[in-house]
Amino acid sequence: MDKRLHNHTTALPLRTTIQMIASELKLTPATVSRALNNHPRISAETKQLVNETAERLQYKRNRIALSLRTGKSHTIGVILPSISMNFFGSIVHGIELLASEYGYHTLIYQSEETTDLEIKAIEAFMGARVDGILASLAKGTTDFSHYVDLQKKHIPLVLFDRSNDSLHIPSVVIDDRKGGYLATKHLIDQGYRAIAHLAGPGHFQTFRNRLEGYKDALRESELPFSSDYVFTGDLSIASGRDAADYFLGLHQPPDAVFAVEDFSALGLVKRCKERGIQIPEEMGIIGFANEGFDEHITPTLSSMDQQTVQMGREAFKMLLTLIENRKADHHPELPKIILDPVPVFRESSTRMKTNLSTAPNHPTRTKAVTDQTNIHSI
Amino acid sequence: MDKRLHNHTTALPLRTTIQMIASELKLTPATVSRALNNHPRISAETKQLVNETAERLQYKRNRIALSLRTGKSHTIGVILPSISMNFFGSIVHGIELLASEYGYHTLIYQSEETTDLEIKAIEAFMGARVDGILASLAKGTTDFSHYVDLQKKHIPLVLFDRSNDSLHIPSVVIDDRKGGYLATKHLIDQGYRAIAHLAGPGHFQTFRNRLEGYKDALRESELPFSSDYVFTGDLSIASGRDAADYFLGLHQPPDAVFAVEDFSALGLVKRCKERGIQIPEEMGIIGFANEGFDEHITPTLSSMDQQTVQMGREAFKMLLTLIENRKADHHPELPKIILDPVPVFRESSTRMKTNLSTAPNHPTRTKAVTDQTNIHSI
DNA sequence: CTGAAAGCGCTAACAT
DNA sequence: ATGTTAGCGCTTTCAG
Repeated sequence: MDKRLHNHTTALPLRTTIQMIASELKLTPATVSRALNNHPRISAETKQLVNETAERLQYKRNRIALSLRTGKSHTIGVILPSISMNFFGSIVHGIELLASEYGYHTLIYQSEETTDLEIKAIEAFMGARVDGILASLAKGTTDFSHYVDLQKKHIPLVLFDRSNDSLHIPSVVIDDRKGGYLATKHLIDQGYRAIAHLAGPGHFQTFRNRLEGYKDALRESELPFSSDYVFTGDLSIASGRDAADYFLGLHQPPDAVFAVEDFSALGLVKRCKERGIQIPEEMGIIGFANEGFDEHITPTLSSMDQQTVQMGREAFKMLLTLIENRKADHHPELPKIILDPVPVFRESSTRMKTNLSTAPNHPTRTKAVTDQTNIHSI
Repeated sequence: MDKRLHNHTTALPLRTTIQMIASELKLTPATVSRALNNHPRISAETKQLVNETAERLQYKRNRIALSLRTGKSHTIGVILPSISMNFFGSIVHGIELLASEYGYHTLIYQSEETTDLEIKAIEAFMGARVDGILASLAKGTTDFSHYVDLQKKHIPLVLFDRSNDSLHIPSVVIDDRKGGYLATKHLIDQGYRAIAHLAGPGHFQTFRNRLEGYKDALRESELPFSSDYVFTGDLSIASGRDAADYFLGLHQPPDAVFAVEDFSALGLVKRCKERGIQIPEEMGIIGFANEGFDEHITPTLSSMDQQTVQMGREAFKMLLTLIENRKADHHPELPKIILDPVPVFRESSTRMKTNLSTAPNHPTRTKAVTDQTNIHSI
């Protein structure tokens, strides 16, 4: 009562509470609360009055008190390998778009591809009493017990992009097998016949599925599959370089490579250029992810767009459903959404001029096709 | 008392509270709290006991209750234009590194370069009762009243990278003038004599300073300054293309351009290549920011590294100081940290072979030099 | 239609 | 060294 009665008319250092606006209007906090929440049994004039003074006093509902009272933090936690991978940054964007629309806050932690930081993130989220968690597995993670523990505690959890079917955790992924198939099929259509695959770590469903898609396409076109044509990398530029050296050192080097993601593909491109191999003439290359640099390098890199923004949206939607149905824990079926990848063919894989865009100077990223993607629930 | 007495030994759906571990040990919540916080006047054995059962019951301190009680949310808000700009992603990383070390959570909002979303972010932060805010100005922002309001309310606020001196808000920036000077000086050293500048929006101190640095270097070498050689863009690839067309259309086209940041520079590079201009032979180009794509395009793009991770760290440190000294509001002086940018010379500006790296195949990003940067407080 | 009272989980005086 | 009490700001029975 003694400290700050002098209103300098500019300074307003006390954050205004429901109490304040109640006493200002000679009402009860309860009434003010109800008015603010548009409770049916509150007179229109009271609501009017309350809202006006709330506005005037710049009242902002204290989410902390709200959370303590209701037991819902209206905050979700997001774990992703690295925010500086354009791909994940874009998914985050999709998540946040919907989240803020639904009044949710988003806590983001980067695992930097390590299990250790995943665990730290989860602990932070538990302390923050997040209502649910979205996660994309770190590539260093092989022991998933920290995620299984979340399931046991009935914390809503949805995996996106990098998932693992054996975990039986709800997930939003793209159809990697189809993506692998489409990418490989494209190379075949472009006249390549000795097509290799630069694969990713085998403990990811994601990368195994892309490999399967690759095989599907070969089989369909009756091209032989050879394990010599599969090099397993670790999703880095360096391993792309290594793969290039390996493939070019073979007795019968391939004339095209489908790389499991764009950084590997970039390594391939760089090493091929260094060794004087012409792309796409002597070597066709296609990646996966549609990273930001794809359209800026020379030659521009073909890739498979993973519908990142939509993936983020779908992941949040699924999580929200889990959060809302938490009490009714009758697991009806394992929710799983599979998005279709969208091919983005650029120079690195296009040696048939007829297929080139008519305006090669301005290769635009495929973004508008979002609505065409199929969503099938399993 | 009726709902969940059946422990399925696996499921543990009730989040354990201080109360629970108190009754388990026949102690008071207060004592448990003290023990957990390592209060001096608590017996060692009690602490031991409490910590053990806390561990066993997987107790996690409820930050929400803590925040309500103490009035400190231990959360900061971060506003940045776009998380998918590698540059900002990297700063966020620096912020989070220190923040999590100090037990702070980080709420991130993207302004997408609009004032509107900046305001939304601030409102969200006020609701979340963040202890302080870090922000980098959106390029669309010319009215800064929402930030000034924060100052009036004594909400700790630190601007990073994109600041504005006239606002008198604490900030962490790099020495843009020096950066502009070094970039231009480098072009001069490489033998370029007709050096143009692709500038950024004039309402940013940041970009005006880079322009000043450009002028400094010209003056030092007694090269004439001409406003014809300054093209003002909007930090986009498109404006880089426009600039290229403008410069090449001049009576006496420049033989080099210092671009205010890398996306503009990329546009320049692309358009020059399309028009058959040889880089770096006929046209030297250097950008600013050291974006991720710089070392992947052809030719690789010279740039000025902005010490992003360190900038993030410094910004958080400064904010923390403000938060801790909030009550003692004797503004001693306006805190301001100016980091030195680090030149990263690559192919796009290097036409004197002697200056080329000895291992051009593996151009590494300059990262280890962090410790050499000067920090001077004003 | 509004008021009174309790309580979410925690900490910090103020006891003892 | 530990217990008692009160309260952070809000919502929500239960009463009028």
